[in-house]
Amino acid sequence: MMSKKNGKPNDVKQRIFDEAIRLFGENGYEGTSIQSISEAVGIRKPSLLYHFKSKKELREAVIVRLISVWAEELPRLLTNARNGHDRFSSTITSLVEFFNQDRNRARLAIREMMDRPEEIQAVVQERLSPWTSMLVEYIQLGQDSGVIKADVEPQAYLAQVMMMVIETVAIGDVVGSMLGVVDDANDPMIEELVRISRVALFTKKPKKKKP
Amino acid sequence: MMSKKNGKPNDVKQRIFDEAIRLFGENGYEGTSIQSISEAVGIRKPSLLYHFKSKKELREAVIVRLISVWAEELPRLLTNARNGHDRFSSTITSLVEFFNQDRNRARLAIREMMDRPEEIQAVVQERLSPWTSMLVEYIQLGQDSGVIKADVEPQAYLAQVMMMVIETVAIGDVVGSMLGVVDDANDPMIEELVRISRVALFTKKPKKKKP
DNA sequence: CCTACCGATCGGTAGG
DNA sequence: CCTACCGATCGGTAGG
Repeated sequence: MMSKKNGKPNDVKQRIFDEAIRLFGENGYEGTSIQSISEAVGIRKPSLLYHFKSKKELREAVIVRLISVWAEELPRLLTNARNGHDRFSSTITSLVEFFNQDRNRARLAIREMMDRPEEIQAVVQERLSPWTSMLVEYIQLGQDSGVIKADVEPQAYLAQVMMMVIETVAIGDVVGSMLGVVDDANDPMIEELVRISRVALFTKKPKKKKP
Repeated sequence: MMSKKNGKPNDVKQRIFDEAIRLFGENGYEGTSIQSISEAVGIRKPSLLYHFKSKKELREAVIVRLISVWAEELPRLLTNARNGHDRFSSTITSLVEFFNQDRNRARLAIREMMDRPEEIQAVVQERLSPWTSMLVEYIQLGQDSGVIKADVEPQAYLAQVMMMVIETVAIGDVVGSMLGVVDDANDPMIEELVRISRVALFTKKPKKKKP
């Protein structure tokens, strides 16, 4: 059953994943040939097709892998969030920084949501729904206790913030410089994202650390 | 100099534009063959290549056309905005509805911002900069007079709102239903977008019409 | 994991 | 605006 003989396990398969996420994110699925992925890995095309029977199968495996990485990282980020104002901005910042580690994750997510909405919806709901429903409940509890605005629509709020985060990483610099943001590692975009998200959620302003 | 003999002018060229925007938006540039655009128009491939020397030239013309349509529509929408709270939400709603007329406009814009950032930046700055700088000044004036929050970063704020609008039209239903928004013509997403944008901008809440 | 090879489709041209 | 045609590249298979 050990599909590999011995020694290095599925090292090649992992490298195919990495390069596929990168290239699909940069150039899109249709804009990326399995030939180019193979070259990036350093193998021939038929060798790639031994690991993934078809380009379509690679695409689906890449989506699952992409969402799985989030599913592993999200809990760590979110446990910091259950503490009201102060940790809120740091959590959103961490979320942005997580995507910023590899911009192509965000780009690929956007592309797949446009091109294969049902597939990515299914994977997200399967692997991320515990965390999203936890966040919804967190907001509802905050509304009951009065720290979160009563007119927040929890699901729609989270969806809008999520889109802002992904979008800021994927095309924030482009939209930003269209509107004259100084960019330079688009910090102003992230700061404004945090400010908008916070003021739209909480009833009071957080205490400022240093003016 | 009249490039067409007589009778019907560039009716075919316009139809090529329309189908190209639609198909590029739906399937992306790499995912759309000029063959498929020709078929949608009802002509043969070489006939399309008479109007646009290459697929790349068609792409560039489509971008210019896309931004030009916004440049024509934006003034009408924005003249309603110079009136404070009440017209603010109706303006954002109109903006969303404008994109909603043809969802592929938003999708194409996102794709091109990912794939050809410099090109779309140049076209936007050339044709839209009067309106964007007007909006920036409008926010700054509001900050001086105290109706707009002092800690708003005008350019970054506009960039975030613009991204939310485009994103809500392009993939709002997908992200929304991931998080359990009831969707059904994703009205809740638009309402939350308006609420977030408003509360993040103004110092006071608008008067409510009907509770 | 490779070489060799396949039919289909791609963007584009010749020439009318 | 069309027919006819081109080389290049695509995803994928045979067979080892």
